[in-house]
Amino acid sequence: MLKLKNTLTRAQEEFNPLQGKTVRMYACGPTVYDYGHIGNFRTFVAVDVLRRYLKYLGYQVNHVVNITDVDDKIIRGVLQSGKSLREYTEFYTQAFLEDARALNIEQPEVMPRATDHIPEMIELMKRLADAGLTYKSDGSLYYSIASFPSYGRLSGLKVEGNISGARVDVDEYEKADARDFVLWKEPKEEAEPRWPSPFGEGRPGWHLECSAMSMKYLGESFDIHCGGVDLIFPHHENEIAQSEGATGKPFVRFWVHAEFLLVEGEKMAKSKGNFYTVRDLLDKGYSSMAIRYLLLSVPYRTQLNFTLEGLRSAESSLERLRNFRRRVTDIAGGGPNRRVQEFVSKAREGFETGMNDDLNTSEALAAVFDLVRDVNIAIDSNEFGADDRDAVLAFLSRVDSVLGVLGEEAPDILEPEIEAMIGERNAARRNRDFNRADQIRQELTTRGIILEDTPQGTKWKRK
RNA sequence: GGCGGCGUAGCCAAGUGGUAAGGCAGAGGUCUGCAAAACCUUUAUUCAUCGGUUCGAUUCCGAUCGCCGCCUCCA
Repeated sequence: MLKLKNTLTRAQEEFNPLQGKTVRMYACGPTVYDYGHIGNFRTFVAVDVLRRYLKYLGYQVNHVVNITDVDDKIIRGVLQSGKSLREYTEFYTQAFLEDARALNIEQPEVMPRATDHIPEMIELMKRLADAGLTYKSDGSLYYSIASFPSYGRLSGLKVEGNISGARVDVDEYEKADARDFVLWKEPKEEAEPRWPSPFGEGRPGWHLECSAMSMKYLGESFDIHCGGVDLIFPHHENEIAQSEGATGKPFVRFWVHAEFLLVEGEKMAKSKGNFYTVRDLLDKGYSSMAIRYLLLSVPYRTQLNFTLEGLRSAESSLERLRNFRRRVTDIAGGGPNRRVQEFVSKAREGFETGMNDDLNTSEALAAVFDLVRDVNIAIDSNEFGADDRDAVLAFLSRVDSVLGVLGEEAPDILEPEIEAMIGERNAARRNRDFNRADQIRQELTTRGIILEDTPQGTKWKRK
């Protein structure tokens, strides 16, 4: 039984969808003004693991991730670049999708763009205005928090006492209450993008987008809303105020927030030189699967310390798992071994116990590595047959449907020339001409082919 | 100033009121012509520090130190 920690209640609760076997989940997506960094993708990978594990458990998932394609940073970029809004945001949207694909993040069912949903946002504002929750000031439309008593429940923040010492913009004179936030912004400059509305020409506030789009695709109440911890306040707090203010219904059952990622123990910052995008790391030669592995190897509610050393160690861990899968795949004959079947059951249980505990991926991975050790021992002592192989491979494949780090074992055909070299080397070895054999092996290594001599013959893999 | 989280071996980290998972790296060994892969053994009498509660605390409570986040846009 899956339990998830719920930010709203601060407790770990049993998860059940509101309706049948379909989970309706929403995750705040990227604001497409720049390339995403690994901190962003820590959250997206965490959400992806949640999504995949829900499917593993047999749920259908209806998962919505928005693309925020209008906001202050985007407008600045648009004005500077001279491109159209769509042209500018499309570039970074595609970059985001490429990075997500590289990290083996599954495509959500719906990826709505904010600017394609202006009518829904206007509709939502009308409902809020009709309910008396809004006011106009300075040409913009604001939400009046004083009319929404439960404001602050998600974040636990109160207005009193938290102003002094905090970096709060004291110049926001146009707001009636410091907590009020803008729903619809009046353009400041001629060139700014704008849409007509009953509240004047303008553009939507960030919070409004997520309320409008999530409810459009998932209904007025749905199961899970995800995001990074930094979105708890004010973004998610404001979403609740908007949605519940308009519908009078509970907005979201489970609020799931991924913790921050640190780099070398510090906050990631361009000035510190520890700022990484996914493509930075790929350019440095790290593998995308190792990045994913590292990001998901720590439970999502724990701060993750990202280091290049950690990334290399993730590569090694993954290599171990891949070597293991290859070794098991190559097992040809032999009868089943009851003990191996028990190992698999134990591993499945451990994996699921970990995952059910608020997606404790560390614990889940430990169960997988225990299996690796147990099975290796069984193979070493010749107590492993074809049936065991199938059971282990089926388990690995099921685990990887959630983790998504092993990838497919694609059938790989060796070039005839290389095959000939391996043959020549084996002949040399038979003749105990080890100099020649080592020379060939070295040559193949240079070409990215790694050889391993085993009792079953010489095996090869690509580097 | 208000609110919250964290501090476990060289590194990444799980975890529990009853005596420390897993991964990486290191050391020794087995296997191998040598490697590789794999396996075995080994690496925290100790879980930031100091007190308290308890038969017993890393786990609960308090204090101290350090780090991080939110209170403004932010994954």
